[in-house]
Amino acid sequence: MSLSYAMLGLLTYGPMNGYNLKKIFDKSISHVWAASLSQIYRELSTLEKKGYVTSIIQKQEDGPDKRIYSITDLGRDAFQDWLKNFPEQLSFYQRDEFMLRIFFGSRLEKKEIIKEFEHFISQKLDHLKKLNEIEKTFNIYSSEFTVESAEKEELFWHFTIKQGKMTIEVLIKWAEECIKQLEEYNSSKINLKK
Amino acid sequence: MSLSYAMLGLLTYGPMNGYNLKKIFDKSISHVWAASLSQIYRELSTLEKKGYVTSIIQKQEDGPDKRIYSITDLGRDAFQDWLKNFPEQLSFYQRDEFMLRIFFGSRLEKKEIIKEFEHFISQKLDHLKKLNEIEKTFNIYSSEFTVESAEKEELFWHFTIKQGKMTIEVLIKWAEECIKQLEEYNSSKINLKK
DNA sequence: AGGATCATGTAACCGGTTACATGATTAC
DNA sequence: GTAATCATGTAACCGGTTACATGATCCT
Repeated sequence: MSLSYAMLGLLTYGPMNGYNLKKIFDKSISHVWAASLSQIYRELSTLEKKGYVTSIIQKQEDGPDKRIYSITDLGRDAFQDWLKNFPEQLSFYQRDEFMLRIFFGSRLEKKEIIKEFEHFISQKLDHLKKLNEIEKTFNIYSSEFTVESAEKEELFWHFTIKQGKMTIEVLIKWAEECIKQLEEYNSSKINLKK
Repeated sequence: MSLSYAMLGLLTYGPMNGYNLKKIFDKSISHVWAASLSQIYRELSTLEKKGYVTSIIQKQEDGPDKRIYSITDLGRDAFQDWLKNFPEQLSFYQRDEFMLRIFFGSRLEKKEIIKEFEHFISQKLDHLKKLNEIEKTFNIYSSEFTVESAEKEELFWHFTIKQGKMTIEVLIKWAEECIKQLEEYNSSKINLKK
């Protein structure tokens, strides 16, 4: 599944321990594929069983020992295979709690629904800020990893950020239009509440 | 969780059997919260254990018997409670296989990535068609259910469809911009492939 | 004759979430 | 002193997916 390929993909930049992998995840890929620490540790051990990664213990005088994982040739091949083979049907997950609430929005009073839309907008604005923060660190990471073609790499990273920004912006626009329509609807009707 | 509230919400329109509930799901709410038949049957029995629904067997001369579920007052209260209490943090799920592929897009040749973007666009266009089909059936359903305030109900249903359409449209626009940028990038560089 | 639709479920699996457990070092 | 960070895991749970099982009727 996709988590393993996300991890293998990051490990192509260089060997890493689980804890560090999680940090890289959060700063690069989490807006596209999120992962928790426990998930990462579990997945690393299954990847090792499959022979896609190997690990060595690195002792440290200051702080606890690290288990450093490196991607193997087999892992590299598996990653490249996944990347080459575009799925006939992209798995997309239509499960959105907020939209479900809106579907049943007529059961709430107008004031309350508008408040929900406003909450929605503020959460989307928060999300936008997070995306901007991720974007700022991109240039740092591409230099840290000393990627061969950092420029090209960054182009694609920016594509994913752009996608996030554009969808958030359109969702905010949508919510604002909904609020406007609700207000118009109310003024044209004498009584909305049943 | 949300599935149970989606089901309770639909059962407020009237008693239904599992099979029929699934059909209503697909024609109304699936773009917002999808569910499979086995999930629905499982969830119906847990809702019954909780006392949120009751069931009776309806015998039929033609075809198999039906187990008709009705929402109880307890179920109605649970649904209304869920609707009233807006979650502090909306659970949203950032896991998108396509975007993960794009994140690692530099590892593919330009031609292949552009093909992926084009596949993406065609899948989004298919999705748009499905949304339009769902929208068409809305007026049929609101009359079938003899909803008290069908007009208001439909307003919110259209909000959810609008959201789907707007996000799909912006994603297509995004993909087209990405393709354009990739082509421009190539013409400004002598050699893209490493 | 064969596929779609109606109808109800069970079981196994898989992956994401949450809680638990431990313990050192560093920064305020 | 205490909160944050570094560091590695395990276990239980929860919900979504897939496969399996059964059988009638309806339409082509």
